[in-house]
Amino acid sequence: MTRILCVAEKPSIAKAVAGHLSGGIYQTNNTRDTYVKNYTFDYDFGPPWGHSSVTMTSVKGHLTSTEFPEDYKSWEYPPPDRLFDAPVLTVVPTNNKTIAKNIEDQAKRATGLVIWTDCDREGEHIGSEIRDAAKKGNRNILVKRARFSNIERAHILTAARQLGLLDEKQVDAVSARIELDLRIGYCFTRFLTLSLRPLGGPLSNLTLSYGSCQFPTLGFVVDRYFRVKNFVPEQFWGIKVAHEREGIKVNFNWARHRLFDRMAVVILYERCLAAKTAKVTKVQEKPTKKWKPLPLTTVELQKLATRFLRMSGQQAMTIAEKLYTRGFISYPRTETDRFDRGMDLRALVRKQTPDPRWGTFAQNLADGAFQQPREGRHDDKAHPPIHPVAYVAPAALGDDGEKRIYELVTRRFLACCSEDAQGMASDVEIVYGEETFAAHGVTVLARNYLDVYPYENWTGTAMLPRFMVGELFEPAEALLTEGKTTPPAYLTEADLIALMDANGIGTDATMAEHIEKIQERQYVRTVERGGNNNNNNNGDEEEANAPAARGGGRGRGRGRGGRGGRGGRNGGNGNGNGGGSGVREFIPTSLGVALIEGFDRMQFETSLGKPFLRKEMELKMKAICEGRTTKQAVLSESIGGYRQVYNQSKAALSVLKAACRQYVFQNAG
DNA sequence: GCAAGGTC
Repeated sequence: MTRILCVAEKPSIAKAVAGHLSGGIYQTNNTRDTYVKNYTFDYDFGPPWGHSSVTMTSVKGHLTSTEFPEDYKSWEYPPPDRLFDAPVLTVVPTNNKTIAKNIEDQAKRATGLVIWTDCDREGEHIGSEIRDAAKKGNRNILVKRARFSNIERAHILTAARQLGLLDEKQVDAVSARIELDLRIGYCFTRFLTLSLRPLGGPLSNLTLSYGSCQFPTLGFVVDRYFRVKNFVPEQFWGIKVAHEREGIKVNFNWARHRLFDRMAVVILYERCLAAKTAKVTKVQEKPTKKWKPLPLTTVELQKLATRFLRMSGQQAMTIAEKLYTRGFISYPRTETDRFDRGMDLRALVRKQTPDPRWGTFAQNLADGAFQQPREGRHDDKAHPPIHPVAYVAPAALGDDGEKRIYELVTRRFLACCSEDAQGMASDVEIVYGEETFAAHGVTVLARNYLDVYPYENWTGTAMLPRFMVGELFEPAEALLTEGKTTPPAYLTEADLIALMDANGIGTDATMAEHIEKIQERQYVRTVERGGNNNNNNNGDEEEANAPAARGGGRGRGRGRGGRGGRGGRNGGNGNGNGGGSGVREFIPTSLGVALIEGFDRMQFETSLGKPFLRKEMELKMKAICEGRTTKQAVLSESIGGYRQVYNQSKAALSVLKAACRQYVFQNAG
């Protein structure tokens, strides 16, 4: 019988695929690695291999790592920029040796190798690492690639019958990224550390690292810091009209919102008063709804956890991974916000019926209220949205964090399978003088998903009393108001994650690590929001303070409906985080400011603190994948560019040093 | 002592 070796990206996938291909009948053998197992069974791949004896095993992510040779290990010599053209070695690190050996040994007895890594670029590269390990054992092994985007049985069986080849272009794109990150990261880290250490003080024993993700992340924090610091409040004026009827006080909002010219507002206001009566021009009542949330991605999980559960993104991920390995929730690293049509979501809902907190809600869904979740536009083709896969009673979960993450995942899932909240909106528009004003009210008719999802609410609204089109009335109150714009708030972790996401900095699996890294490097620190009264902006929003952000950021007053991504502090009632905000905000240290400012002042057309370099790398990888350029071209072009930046930095080092003196040693004269 | 990306 033909022998075939199958290798997946992680142990859980090997087990799942073995289960499907074998129909559940396989042998399990331990390897010398604690987590990696070999599963053996028979399977008919169809021609050319036909009925085969299969061994299914896995790696644990990347099998190899890239490093510089021994004679480049010293920081003293050769100088950092030699790392731009030093050789790089691809080696199997010690902890992966037994895994590589397992593949090599298994390959010796096999005719074919089938690679079952995730269907993304990194997965393709991991596939190439597996291939190389297998070829070490058997030069002639035939290499095939299975492409699958979820681990549903039918989908896996189809994939096994439609084997393709590794996409060498994707492999090249990733190896270009690996090499560039290594060269540039090591080179600039040594350069920064060695050149700023002589300034002494706190710099004499810190590691000043540069990385293509950590620096842009720091850049976001510094950017917001300066927006707050340099904020100049502006006075504005407005007109507020209110009227009472049927015992309800109705506030009419000025269509112009506000103006920054006092005289203009005074004139318009006086025309209102001169008119005496206001005329109702529009009355509308129509059904409205608040949409249920999208299926849960990693980025959203982290944003929610940092907002409502008082934990960092990193903590949330560690806990989610634990819940995943214990079999309670699905794979927690996913960009996908749509469920595959084939998934039996009702069955997953039914598993939640025993719970005292949301069991009744789940039962109601199971009894017929179930609705197919909304479908977002993201699909990483590797993993479904995060969802509970088994029911766990709270007592079976270890610490408080595990309980709350499991609860979050489950409530979100049930909310997705529920119905949008329904309400009735009423709108009344009046003309007063020559100005238009509008009142808006909503009555919530059916809370639906909100009953199981305390992280969102639909409040602050009420039904309006009856008005008739054409009727005239004298407003009970007409005031000229004044106020001033308030500075933006410092970034929360949720804001930072949203910015990284929008700018392509890091991946779902690594964003939280980069945020940790810039704290560990003492580039930024966090403080509890509300520590001082500075940023207490009640009501008055300022314009344009959310660079490239989407969804997150601070609430813009009137935003209703739409996505469930309300802003920071005032969205969090009704769940465990009690009274105090508990939300931490990110503030750069003087060192962090000095580094970003220093690079900006050295005036490169390509400042290392800006996010577009990472974006550029992303575009180049895409170009390699699409055959518009090659790995070699990208490498030489990028290395050339960074070499220039290096030379400029070296020439303008005094500018960077001056920034450090200014910020880090500001008190030392 | 240095990166970012996988995964446990």
